[in-house]
Amino acid sequence: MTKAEKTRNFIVEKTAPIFNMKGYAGTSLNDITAATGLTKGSIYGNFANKDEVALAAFDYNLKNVSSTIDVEMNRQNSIKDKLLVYISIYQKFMDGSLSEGGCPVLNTAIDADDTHPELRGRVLKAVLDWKNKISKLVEVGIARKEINADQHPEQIALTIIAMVEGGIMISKLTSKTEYWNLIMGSLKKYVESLG
Amino acid sequence: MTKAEKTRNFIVEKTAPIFNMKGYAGTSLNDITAATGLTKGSIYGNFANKDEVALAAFDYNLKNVSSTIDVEMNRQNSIKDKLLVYISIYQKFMDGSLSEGGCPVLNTAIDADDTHPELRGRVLKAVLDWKNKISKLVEVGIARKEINADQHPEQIALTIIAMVEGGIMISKLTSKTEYWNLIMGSLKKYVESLG
DNA sequence: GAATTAATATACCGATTGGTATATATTTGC
DNA sequence: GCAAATATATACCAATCGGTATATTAATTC
Repeated sequence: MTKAEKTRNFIVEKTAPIFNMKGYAGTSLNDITAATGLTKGSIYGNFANKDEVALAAFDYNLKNVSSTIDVEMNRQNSIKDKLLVYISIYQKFMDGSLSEGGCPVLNTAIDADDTHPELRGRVLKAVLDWKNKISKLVEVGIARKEINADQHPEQIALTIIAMVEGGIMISKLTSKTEYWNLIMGSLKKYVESLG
Repeated sequence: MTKAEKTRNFIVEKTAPIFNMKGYAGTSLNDITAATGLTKGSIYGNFANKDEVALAAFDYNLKNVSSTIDVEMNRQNSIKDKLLVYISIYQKFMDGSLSEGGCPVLNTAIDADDTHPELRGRVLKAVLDWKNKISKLVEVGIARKEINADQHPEQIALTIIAMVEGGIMISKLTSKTEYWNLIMGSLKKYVESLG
């Protein structure tokens, strides 16, 4: 890994939480230089513009979250348990093992939706990938007879994502872990009702 | 209504969709003057600063949505039907009868969460009010024996809000009405399972 | 309709925005 | 260890940011 690649990674690591918290418009180049200790010249030596930093920061935040989920999912055997790993992510958003500012998918979706087509494209792909991943998991569950055959995989996927993201919004805003637990209680019941 | 009050309302009406789409940091005073056709002097003659416009815009957007919901709820007789009126709001976000840019509660929660304490305070109150409203509705449902007595009103309220807001995020991002319908299908099943 | 008050426009402010050309360090390959 | 190439810092740019003092216009009140 060359020096520039290291610096590039360093910039992304340091700015990713800022973009996640403040959003694209809310994050200034001054924020970026302050967080990294580097100068503008150095930032623009490694990135063409602010957009490139924001896109790289989103990719970094997304990978962080999804790889954490993957690890947890691989620990589970039953499909239902795999579908319930999201319950444990809230704690990880709090203890700092995941990027500050909550779920980057939710944050970026709301932030870029009507303002930043390129960023919107990335988060759109992230949501569709997420949906497809859960759908296939459900299909495996049906094949294994863990889930009833009359269930609609895509519907289940979308419902889980909605509950998780909605739950993150509510519990982050209110700072109430209890609210997260209640919503995840409903999710658990829902998943258990699948077969 | 004095001239200034009219102008104030006019500014709020014209800027509310912009704040809802672009967020606080993403909306500039230039956006405000462009949308209203007024000058900076006129804006600042009616508002102390940008914050005041943003707060008034949120209040306006919130009232718009919640009064629309209220109207629809009053048309329903059973508690379960009242809990299901949210299903019809997506269409209203699309046809322009509600402020552009999606749900102001969700948008402002994500936008102001880590950046704007005052705005965050308003949307926090909005979510708690919403939760309490649904909770009380569920309590009435239990009293009327429309909903089972072993149900947890607060949990039901939070679950409904999470599904609605998560559903809005997904369907707005993907521009897929079908996704909304699938998620709301799950919500319907959930509400019907309550008793 | 004139005088007073209220509302809007003009012209400006310093600070900050994203971005760049160029100079200076620092790596890297030989 | 010396050159060439790469990477970072400095100093600057025009444009825009949120905000204000003052002038002008429009609405009230008598």
